Amino acid sequence: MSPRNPGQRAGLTRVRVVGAARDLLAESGALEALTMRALAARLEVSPNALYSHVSSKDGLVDEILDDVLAEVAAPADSGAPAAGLHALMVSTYEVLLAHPELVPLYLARQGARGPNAQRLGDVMLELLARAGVEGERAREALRVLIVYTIGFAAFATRAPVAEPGTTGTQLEENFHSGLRWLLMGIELGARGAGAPAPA
Amino acid sequence: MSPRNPGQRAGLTRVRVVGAARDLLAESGALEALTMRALAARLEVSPNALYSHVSSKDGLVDEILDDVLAEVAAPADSGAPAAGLHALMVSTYEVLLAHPELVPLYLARQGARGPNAQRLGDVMLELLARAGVEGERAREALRVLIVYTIGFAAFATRAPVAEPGTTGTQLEENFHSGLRWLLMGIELGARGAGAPAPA
DNA sequence: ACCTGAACACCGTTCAAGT
DNA sequence: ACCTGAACACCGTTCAAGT
Repeated sequence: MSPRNPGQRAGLTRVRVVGAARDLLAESGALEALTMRALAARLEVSPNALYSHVSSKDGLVDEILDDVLAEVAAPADSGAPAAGLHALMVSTYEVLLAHPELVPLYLARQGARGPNAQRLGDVMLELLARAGVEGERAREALRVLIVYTIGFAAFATRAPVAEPGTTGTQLEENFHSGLRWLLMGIELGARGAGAPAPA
Repeated sequence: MSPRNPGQRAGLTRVRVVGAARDLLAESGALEALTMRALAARLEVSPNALYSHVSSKDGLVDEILDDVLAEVAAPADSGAPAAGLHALMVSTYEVLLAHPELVPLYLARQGARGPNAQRLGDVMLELLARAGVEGERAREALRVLIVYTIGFAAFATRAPVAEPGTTGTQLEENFHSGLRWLLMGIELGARGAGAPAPA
């Protein structure tokens, strides 16, 4: 029945397990498809063998989510900070769109919290500081930009049948203009006295 | 063992089932707590009895999510449209915060799609039209505002231990200022020539 | 029409045992 | 240390049967 007897090894490693999990998600496109048992079947091991390399399913998913953020391109240090922030969020948005099957997981976990997520946050804070936004207002702007980007990626990766008139490029224009609106407001807030007046 | 024999009725109705499901979510605060079997136990029926009143678990959740949106207060027709939009999004935000256990479900399903959600969308489009934003740009603004509001509610309802320095009122200020930034950009875009220039 | 009993086809995870 | 076999404690849902 089984290709191995108890005691024989299957050559599993942590990276092989995580990689197979990513493949499983990418091929099926549905997060329900990522089950420990399906992952074990793909690797031709018994389900409990995975727990020798991964602490739990949640730990596995956390690692996948943070890994993907390594693909986000940090902007050059030279340009204008607002342009850098715009480029950074666009790159994040594009990375999320390139992994549409992961977006619901980012939503459910509300972002990643690993080393790559930390690094991106630091870059954003540097850019904000150069734009004159620091302290509490910088942390505000950081959250607003992250929430906006993940939220928009969620909309963009939703089954397009929901709103038939909306194409992908329209949504991308949409993302850009909303982002410009936000950055304009953030910069105006930095130049003026605190936040803009209520409407 | 069971309080009833086959053929005896338990007095279940659709509204009783949906109400018990909402209670279960509100009391536990965790979406994993909403299982058909736990719901059946709370109602003192066998799990499959629920399927006489509800098509599936997904259908049940959809109904809960749209029901909650009935609590959102539509602004008075008299005031300025930007103020009306601001008030409408704040009311939505507050309703979401009042039901923190539902926010992950709105995220997972990316909003509701029932009659109440439809009604709110129509109100927003009317306000945008009065602000001079129509057609494709109005649909853009609608999506941006919805995404921003649900996304922010997700951040606000996250376990506060994640960022220890952030209090609830700080986050609310945060939501307001980001919303002002957005509305300012939307209005400027309506007055000027299309979207603001890229950063 | 509304409910129960029993079952089907799944989950994540743990425990003991083998090398 | 790494794997299997077996099991535990769950899921959502369906099917047949009872009144």
